[in-house]
Amino acid sequence: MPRPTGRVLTLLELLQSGGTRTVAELADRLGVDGRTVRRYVDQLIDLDVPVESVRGRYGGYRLAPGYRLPPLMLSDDEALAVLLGLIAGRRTGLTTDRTASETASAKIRRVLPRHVARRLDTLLAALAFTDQPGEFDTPDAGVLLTIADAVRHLRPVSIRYTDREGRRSERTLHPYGVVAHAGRWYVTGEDAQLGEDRTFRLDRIDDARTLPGSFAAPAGPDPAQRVVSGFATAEYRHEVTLRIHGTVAQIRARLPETVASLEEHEPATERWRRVEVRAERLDWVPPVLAALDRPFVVERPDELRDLVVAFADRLTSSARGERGSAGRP
Amino acid sequence: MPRPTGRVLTLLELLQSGGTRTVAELADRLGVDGRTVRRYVDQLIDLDVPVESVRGRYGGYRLAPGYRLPPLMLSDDEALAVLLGLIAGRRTGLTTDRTASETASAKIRRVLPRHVARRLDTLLAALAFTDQPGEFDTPDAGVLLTIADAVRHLRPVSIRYTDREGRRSERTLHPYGVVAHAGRWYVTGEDAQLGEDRTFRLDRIDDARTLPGSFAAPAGPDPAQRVVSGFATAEYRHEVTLRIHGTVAQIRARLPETVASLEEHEPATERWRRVEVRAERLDWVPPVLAALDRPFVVERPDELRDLVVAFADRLTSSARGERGSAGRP
DNA sequence: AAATAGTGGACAGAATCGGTCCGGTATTAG
DNA sequence: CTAATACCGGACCGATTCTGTCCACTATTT
Repeated sequence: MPRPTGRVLTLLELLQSGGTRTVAELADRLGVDGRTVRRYVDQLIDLDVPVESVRGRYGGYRLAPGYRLPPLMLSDDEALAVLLGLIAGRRTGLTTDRTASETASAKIRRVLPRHVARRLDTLLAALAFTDQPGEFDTPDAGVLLTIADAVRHLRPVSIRYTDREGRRSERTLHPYGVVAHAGRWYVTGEDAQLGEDRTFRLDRIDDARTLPGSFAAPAGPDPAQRVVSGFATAEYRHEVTLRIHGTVAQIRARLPETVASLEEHEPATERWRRVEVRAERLDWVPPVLAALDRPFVVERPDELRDLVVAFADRLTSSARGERGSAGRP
Repeated sequence: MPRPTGRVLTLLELLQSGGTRTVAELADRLGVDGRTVRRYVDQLIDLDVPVESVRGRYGGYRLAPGYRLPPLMLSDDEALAVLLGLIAGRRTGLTTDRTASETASAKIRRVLPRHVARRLDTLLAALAFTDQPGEFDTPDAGVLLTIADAVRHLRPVSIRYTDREGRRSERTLHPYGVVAHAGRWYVTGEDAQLGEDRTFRLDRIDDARTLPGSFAAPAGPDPAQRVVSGFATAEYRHEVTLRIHGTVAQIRARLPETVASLEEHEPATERWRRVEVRAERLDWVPPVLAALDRPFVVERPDELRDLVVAFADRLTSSARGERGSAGRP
């Protein structure tokens, strides 16, 4: 029998896992009097948890949309579904805010009970995305969370950093933003000691902790993006240019932001759009194009045209039951 | 200046959003003494929140994996990413437990602040999944959550049900399981008054509430599945039989449980597997098969072979730049 | 009209809370 | 090896909060 704090939290959990519940039932489950349950409800409301009451017969308490999100109590299975979903979202490009997806993932992963973590690992191992483009290494959860939090609340952080030559240093940073680029995560911001903008690779940061106080929001349009734009002229083996007929959503479903850039004018109408893809390898492109199931034109490279034709031939052979030529190269 | 409950929750939030934090910092943020912070930490530990301490210089408190999942405090953006992820997971078939995915989604949706809900709706509307197979209607959040919770904890529920003829009735049910089938959600269980197994459509249940007490777990292998197997001989237009070479995960990535049944022996090895798909239409099958990028054989129907060949021809034409024949039918 | 359910004030004893003080232990830098 | 940094947790005690009880009131549904 926990303290009041615990009981209030248990009440929240009960409300979250069901529809409408009567005071009597809640009181029974919590082992307190009905009057106390009502007092707990008042407390939850004070905490901005949107508890709604329904009076009269078939009445009770239930949760409703509110002003801010209350703490969520998920079961193991639900947490697993959420993590898999976040991965799926990143892979399909449905996710619009990569950082939010990563931080959410990190928050859950960090407290995931071991037996659930094991299930997750098994599933992921079995997946073995050998043929998916643009899978990113996830950075250290603690560092990412601390810095993402600092960015949001404009708080300075102290980081321990190891540079390319293996030199360790401790710096105070005013972080502007966190960006994923080419499979790596970076934080950009002002080095408070040097007084100039710098970019650090997250995987080179051993430890990060927020410092008291806060800094002024940087002026100008999205400095994080500005700093990272230095990467824009990256070195990829293949530069693919396509024209695809469809809506932005249709195209993004298979070619997420991390791999393709796309004209996004009139996103909801079907029209021809120029799509540019940078890739180390081309072999994953034909199946993705096929899955799109939209009319397309390969502008370059010619090599890709041949790959698509070869891929289509394999499909035809399979369909005709010519098993000998059905295997992959 | 909230009550202790609120402060404990704030502490949890602080721990969840960052790496290691010292007592001093936490005390400062919470506006209480350091000793009190330590007492709060004790409380969190009592609540099964796995707070870990690191002693010595650079020490502090942080979260660690524990035995059960603590309440999660997500930001708006993170909640949005999670919901989109859950949808993506369902669409791609990465999700293994559909019910968990739905209940997680319902839990979040129900408390989602309106301004976030609006963002979500906008995104979803823009998506307009015209060409995806097997999109399910989501049932009423309250009813689904209540019943899923009752299934897990073996609690009887009282439901208000409207049957096919529009007759309303109130029943006491011992729910065995929740199943999604052919675009609808069902709960199966024993009707406590009648003493026999019944299946109810979730969308026909107006209200559900858990009753005190609990019932004995039903004997025998997965009664939910057994009852639903009555649906097995459903009336679909096309029965597709394929053989696909690959691991279960590879195949499930494009052919989720909701559309295909699959031999799951030796799931992690690449081998030929029989895959059965039931569908109203066949036109979505070729792109899905192509996206799989695995060797396959179409056993039946012959019509599908022709469709795949036609699809491959379209691909080839596109690749060769013959725009005239590149359009969809 | 009856039954079901939430609302909220008042009261008093019990329990909790939170600040202060303090001697202890673990870890790391130098 | 030592100093500095942090966590650890017992003891004490006044102030505050919590909880159960009792009760009259309102809203809904059948």
